[in-house]
Amino acid sequence: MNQLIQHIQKFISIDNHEAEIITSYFELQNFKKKELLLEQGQTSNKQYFILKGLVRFYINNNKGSEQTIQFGIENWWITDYLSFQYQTPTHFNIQAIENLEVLSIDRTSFDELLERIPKLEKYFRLVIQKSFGASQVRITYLFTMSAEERYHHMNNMFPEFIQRVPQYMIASYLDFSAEFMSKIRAGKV
Amino acid sequence: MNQLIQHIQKFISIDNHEAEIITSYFELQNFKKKELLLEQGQTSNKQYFILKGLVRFYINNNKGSEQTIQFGIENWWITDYLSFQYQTPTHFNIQAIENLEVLSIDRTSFDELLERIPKLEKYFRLVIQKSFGASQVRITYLFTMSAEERYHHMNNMFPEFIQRVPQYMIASYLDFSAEFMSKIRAGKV
DNA sequence: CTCATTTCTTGAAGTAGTTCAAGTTTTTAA
DNA sequence: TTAAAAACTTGAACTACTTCAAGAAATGAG
Repeated sequence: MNQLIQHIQKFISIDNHEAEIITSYFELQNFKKKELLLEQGQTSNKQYFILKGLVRFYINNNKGSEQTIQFGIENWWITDYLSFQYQTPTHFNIQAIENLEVLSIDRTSFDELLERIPKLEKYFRLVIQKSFGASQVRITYLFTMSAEERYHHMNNMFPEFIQRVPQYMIASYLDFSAEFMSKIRAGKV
Repeated sequence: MNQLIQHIQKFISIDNHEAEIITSYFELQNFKKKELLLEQGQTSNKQYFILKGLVRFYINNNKGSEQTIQFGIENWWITDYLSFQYQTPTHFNIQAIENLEVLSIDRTSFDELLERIPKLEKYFRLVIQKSFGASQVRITYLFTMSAEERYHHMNNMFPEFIQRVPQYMIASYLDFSAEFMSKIRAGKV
């Protein structure tokens, strides 16, 4: 739980009393590898802060395969913000890739917490701002690099991460097929 | 200027006094068609609220052509949030596609304004959250639809918008070539 | 109105990726 | 410790797009 407080402290400063209040709003939850935190069609009622483990945020395309839109790792927030905010059904799935430990907060508690400690608004603004920036950069990579370049780039930037995730999920995150990734790795392209 | 206040009121409520304070922090700026609001290599010192007109947010790829990452229209905020927040050089360009009227605020004033009217934190959180959600949906479209489907989808969703923007910019936003777009339109594909 | 510039179109040739199918390797669970 | 399931690899055939080059149409500035 301390982990969340520490993360918040990176963006804004809070005192012990506030930290306690914040803490009281969250619930510790565990998910087994492959369990779903959110499933297509549901309305997202929770926002998650990842303490330990790894998730993928993906969509089922029309052809029965799955495209990874995003990954989430330790100290990241994850939810479908549109579904969470506007309480509309989501198109996405969120799944644990490793056994997972998260802090969760539901929509009502979240609103309540923000009213009680308004300076958290800044924290969440900054967090989401960063995610949005990352998303724009990601689009840039998709637009300006070849499949091979995207693979090498990711490999250089996040070598440890690549180890933790099945290749076919990385491939779908980088928007090419698992087979093609295999060929890139083998230098057959 | 009223336009910004109205937009804010859609997300949070503010009184007349607050509205006046907010207003006092912004400057009305005009840009001619094709002028740059932000150029690759600069550090983004401003955040813009579009009153009238249209901008594109794009990057020069290595081959000397330009890829549109995003468009901005009336009542949208636009800036490179990462560059603006962390005061690092941007990789992007922002250019007026039509003669443009914006409200601008620089980084220092922005921080000051948020300290003076903290509830704006919520407003900006919600605005960015929406942008981030839109960005995720966009990635979904890029991943799951063919070029032709992306074109028709955009055409159905934003018919008026398509009229206002040169086709080659739409093409680059949808991640295919201008020539291919021409063929889609002609039904030659 | 008119010339210059920008935008759009067309077809032909090329290519970066996909798809399929089958086999191999690795991981998981009882 | 073994069988089943999941993940990875390979090559061959295919295709959705790109690139190039040139011309036509539309728009803009004086």
